[in-house]
Amino acid sequence: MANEKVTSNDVARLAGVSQSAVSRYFTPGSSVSKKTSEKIRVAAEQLGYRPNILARSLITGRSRIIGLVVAYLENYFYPEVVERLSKVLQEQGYHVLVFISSPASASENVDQITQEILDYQVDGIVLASASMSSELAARCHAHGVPIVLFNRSQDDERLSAVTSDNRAGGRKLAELLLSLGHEKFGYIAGFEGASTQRDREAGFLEGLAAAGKSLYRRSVGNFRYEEAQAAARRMFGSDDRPDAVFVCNDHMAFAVMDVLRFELGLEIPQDVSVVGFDDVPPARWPAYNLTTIRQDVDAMVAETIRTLMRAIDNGDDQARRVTLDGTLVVRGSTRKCPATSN
Amino acid sequence: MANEKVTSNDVARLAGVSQSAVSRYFTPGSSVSKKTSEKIRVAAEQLGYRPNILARSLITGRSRIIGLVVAYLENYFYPEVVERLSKVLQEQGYHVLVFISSPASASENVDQITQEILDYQVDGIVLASASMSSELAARCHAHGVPIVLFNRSQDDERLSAVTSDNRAGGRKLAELLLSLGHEKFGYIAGFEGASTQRDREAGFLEGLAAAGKSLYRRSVGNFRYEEAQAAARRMFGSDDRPDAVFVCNDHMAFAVMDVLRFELGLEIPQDVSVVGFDDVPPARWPAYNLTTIRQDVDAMVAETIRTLMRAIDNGDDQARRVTLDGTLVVRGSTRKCPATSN
DNA sequence: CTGAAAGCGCTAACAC
DNA sequence: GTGTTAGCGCTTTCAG
Repeated sequence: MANEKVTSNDVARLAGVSQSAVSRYFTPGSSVSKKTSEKIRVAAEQLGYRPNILARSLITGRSRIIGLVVAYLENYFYPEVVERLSKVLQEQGYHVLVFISSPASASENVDQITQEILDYQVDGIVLASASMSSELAARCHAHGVPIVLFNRSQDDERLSAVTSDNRAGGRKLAELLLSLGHEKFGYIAGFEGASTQRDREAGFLEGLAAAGKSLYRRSVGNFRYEEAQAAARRMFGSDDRPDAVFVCNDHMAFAVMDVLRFELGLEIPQDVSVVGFDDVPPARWPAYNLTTIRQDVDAMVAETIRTLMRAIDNGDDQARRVTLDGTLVVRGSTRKCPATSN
Repeated sequence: MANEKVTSNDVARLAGVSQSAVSRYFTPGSSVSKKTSEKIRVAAEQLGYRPNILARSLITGRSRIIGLVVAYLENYFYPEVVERLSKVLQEQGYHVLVFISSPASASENVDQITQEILDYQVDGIVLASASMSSELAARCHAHGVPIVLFNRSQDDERLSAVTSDNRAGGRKLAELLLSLGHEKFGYIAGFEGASTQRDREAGFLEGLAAAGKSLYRRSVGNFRYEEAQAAARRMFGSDDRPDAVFVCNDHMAFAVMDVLRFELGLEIPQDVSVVGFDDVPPARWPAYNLTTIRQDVDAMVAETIRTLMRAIDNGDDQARRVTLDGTLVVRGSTRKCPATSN
């Protein structure tokens, strides 16, 4: 087997034309006569020829590869992102090269990984996990490789970022819980270094403060299922517990609900209202039926790609910071109406 | 900005050595003197030089890219696969280029996608969804690109495949349900074209047959949450219902459990025992606590990579079909003991 | 519209 | 060890 590589030269020879004619035939904008086209088409088909993208990239300087850095595929928000992002890019002739960054070794790891990505001459980078050092961001910039932060932002204003309005989301959740007549509020935090964690909490506190309330209990779950379970045990283990809890994302909220119901024998929402953030698929499964803020993955992906393409096609150098609205989705994990009539 | 490309030539010039010396310095096996190395190291660092993998690929014929075709990221078995596969390959200096194939347009789509993959000069392909046409398989073979089918097999014996022993798994589940004293067995099928569906069902029926039993009800869920819900409604809507059901994968089993409990008011396992297949993370969450067959993702990934590397490094041409054992994991969705004493 | 020629950034013989 | 010389498969001037 292995007829191995068929090159444009082979096709040219068979078609009786020059190699550059073949190249033109496979280059969208180029002009080739009908006659030549036909000869090339036939020869190419016969040989099963397809242009070598890598060789093309070498000369055009465009690889049509987008690097994606992601860490927590166990949080079901991200599989959706990978799927949508790949799919939409695919339709535009791009493809996604995946890089998994261990959540453990934070930014050092990301820097190394980003370096590897750069080695592949990617046309752009989407950072869906962790943050990167400023030096590396600068280097990407120097290489002319646009970066967009997905679902996280960073202080560095020169980096493009697409996020939901996490702060507004946190506030909406506070307002909902307040309107339901809750009094003692718990908050289970994600990884403290994450902007999503910071903003969601800030919004929540802000919302409470506006009603003259504040947090009753706080615990950290670091975005992990097991740690969130532990946090829930600490927070709800004694009788003196919150009557409502905002868990920083749905993934952890499931863990919290499981502990409340199956370990502590509490009823949701009768004993405790639980709210999350993201609206991943299990949130609408009856077993959880979780009130949450929906992040519009499709819109976020669309904005990410728009940002990327603007930079790639027009060399648009400016950072673009897009914040999308999140929708409050009220389900059964929160009380139906205020305890005291409204 | 944009100092753009720094080439090995630039480094060579700055270091006062030849360009090939620089190339050697960055090629693991090559020999460069300490002195030269040092000069190159300094110059490269100063310029921020890194070898262009694409240019290297052009000449070595190795891209260090593995194409991964996947469709159902909503089935949480696959995110685990993407993560593990990417991670382990990454450690070996390879990276994963993702291709999403719409589950809708089956094999035609896969063929087109595989063609695109080939254009990237990948060193290997992992097909974690759908099957491919024999012609295309032949073409990959011709190009010397190894393919491995992940979690599915195909009649074509020339294709490598890594699967769990789905048949044995189905049988184990039948035996468990029989040992628990169940009498009326339901089966909710996945997509009928899938080998996993076929083998799991065959094993289950085989296990029932060995005890002189057969299926009481059967319905199709096509591996989708919503369709599985509908299947459950059909199967359990009337009083004349099974007392145990095997759902072809965990993802659908969650849908079935949700319908049984929250729509039909049935108790699991008192009224019905439910078993699934895969052991995805939510299966062990207390809300589901699902008895299932664990597919060992790590082992499957390891075998996949072994198969790939054997073909890439040694040009090993032979198909390798690996079948791994699945472990029965008994949890709370099945009765604790037989109704009639054992 | 077409072919000849140059060269993208790199590796791999080949002599020295 | 090290530099020189050819290309890898392709796009892109440049003449014609």
